Amino acid sequence: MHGPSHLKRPLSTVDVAVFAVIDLALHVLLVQRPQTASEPYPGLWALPGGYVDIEVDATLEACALRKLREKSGVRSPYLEQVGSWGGSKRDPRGWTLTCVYFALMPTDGVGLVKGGNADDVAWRRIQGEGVGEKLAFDHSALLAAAVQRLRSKVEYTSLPAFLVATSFTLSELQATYETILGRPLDKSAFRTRMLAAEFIEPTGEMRTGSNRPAQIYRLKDRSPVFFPRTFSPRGDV
Amino acid sequence: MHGPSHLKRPLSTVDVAVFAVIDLALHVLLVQRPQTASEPYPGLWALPGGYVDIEVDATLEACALRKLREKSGVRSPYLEQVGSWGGSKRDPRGWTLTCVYFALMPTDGVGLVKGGNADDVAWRRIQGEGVGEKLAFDHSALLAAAVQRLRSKVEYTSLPAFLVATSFTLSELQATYETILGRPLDKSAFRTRMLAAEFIEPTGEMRTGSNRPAQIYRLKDRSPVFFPRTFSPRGDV
DNA sequence: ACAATAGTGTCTATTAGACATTATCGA
DNA sequence: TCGATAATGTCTAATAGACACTATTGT
Repeated sequence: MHGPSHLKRPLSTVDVAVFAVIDLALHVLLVQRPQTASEPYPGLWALPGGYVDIEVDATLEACALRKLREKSGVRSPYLEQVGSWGGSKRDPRGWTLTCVYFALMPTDGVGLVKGGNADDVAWRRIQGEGVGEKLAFDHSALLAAAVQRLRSKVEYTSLPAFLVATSFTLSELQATYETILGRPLDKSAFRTRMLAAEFIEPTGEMRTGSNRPAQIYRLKDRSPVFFPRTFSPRGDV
Repeated sequence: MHGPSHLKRPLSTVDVAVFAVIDLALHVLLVQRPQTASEPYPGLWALPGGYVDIEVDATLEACALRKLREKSGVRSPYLEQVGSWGGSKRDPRGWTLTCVYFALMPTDGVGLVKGGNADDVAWRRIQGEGVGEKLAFDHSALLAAAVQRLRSKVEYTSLPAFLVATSFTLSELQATYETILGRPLDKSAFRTRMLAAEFIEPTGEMRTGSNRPAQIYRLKDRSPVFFPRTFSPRGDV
């Protein structure tokens, strides 16, 4: 095999789908492409991301974290690689290779997003597997893949625990599951499963209101837990 | 954001972990690096792979299929992206970005591997998460990730159906599951689960021997099936 | 007292695993 | 008839879902 010197290298980028639950609905963070006509897809919305900078980024994940920091000022959310897409037709400027990550932001961190008021960064509500609007490049497909991955993992992992506030009640956690899955879950079975998985612990604090106070929980670990079964209504199996 | 013209592009490669079950043991296809001292890791074994050629490869997956074809002559096995690794420390020649795929070869296709007798291509038995030997670059880590992905998916998918021969009995399929999982499974529960998933169909042929003949099955689809639960001995849940 | 939500208990259909039993071939 | 493996049947423990019920707050 020859060395690579005679090969043209593809452009390498990293894109991140940042998810958050806002007003009981799943949202994704988008950025607007510059209106400059010389840039591809002027004015269209896209996933935040950009070129890998080999002088700056020690690893791919470090690059994803940098993109995330530059666009959202987020510290250390849950980050997971979704996959990579490469081809000649993805970008008018040539053959590109894109690594897609998704990130989960706790609800109480949404307000911290840098430029959240700027008109080129916005939270958009997820409808189906997209945002109901064509995105730049093939970002509609990338976003759909990220949404699919998230939805499917919510069936059998504790991922939604990274989308609620950093401390939360079981009812709030259940509402987050229901928001993403788009169907109601049985309270009793839900609580049994969550507590059996032992990934949360009571803080001792209670959430008060005009009803019985609820125990407030926090995450035990930074890594998600896998349940032995998926959620499923009785007739489904 | 500026254009990428001022950025040096990382080298982009694709590596493939080709798995096959040979003599009731999981094996992976490796290639030996040239002995040339000017090449990195001379003489060490590595996953088959190489640079993305943007003149030749329409997409990333097409590139993986090309690498597979060049090294093993395989037609259309099961192919799945494992993930991507990028960083400055992976290759002495600089910052590289590697997309890793794994492929599953049916047992009766193992003999078709090109250069299977050549001394620079070999099937190596998987021990633990590797081959019991240091590989070139960070390929030990990439292989470990591929093995982990395979093992974990075998718990709840029909992937082993792509590792048996293209037609097979339920006992042969069960033996393949047991080989990869490294533990015995109950015959009755296994058969119930396989038939309920409806991804195989009887050919009508029977496998004869000095015992009761066994129904021979074939795959219905090219895509794997997901089971609603993992295999688990009773006390595990 | 009442509304509202938190949290628990009970019942049952389903099912996976353990294991026994029957079936069908060659020798 | 026997050995070997295929294929199926039976029993049981575990559990998820459905749903009712109790608990505890504010108003």
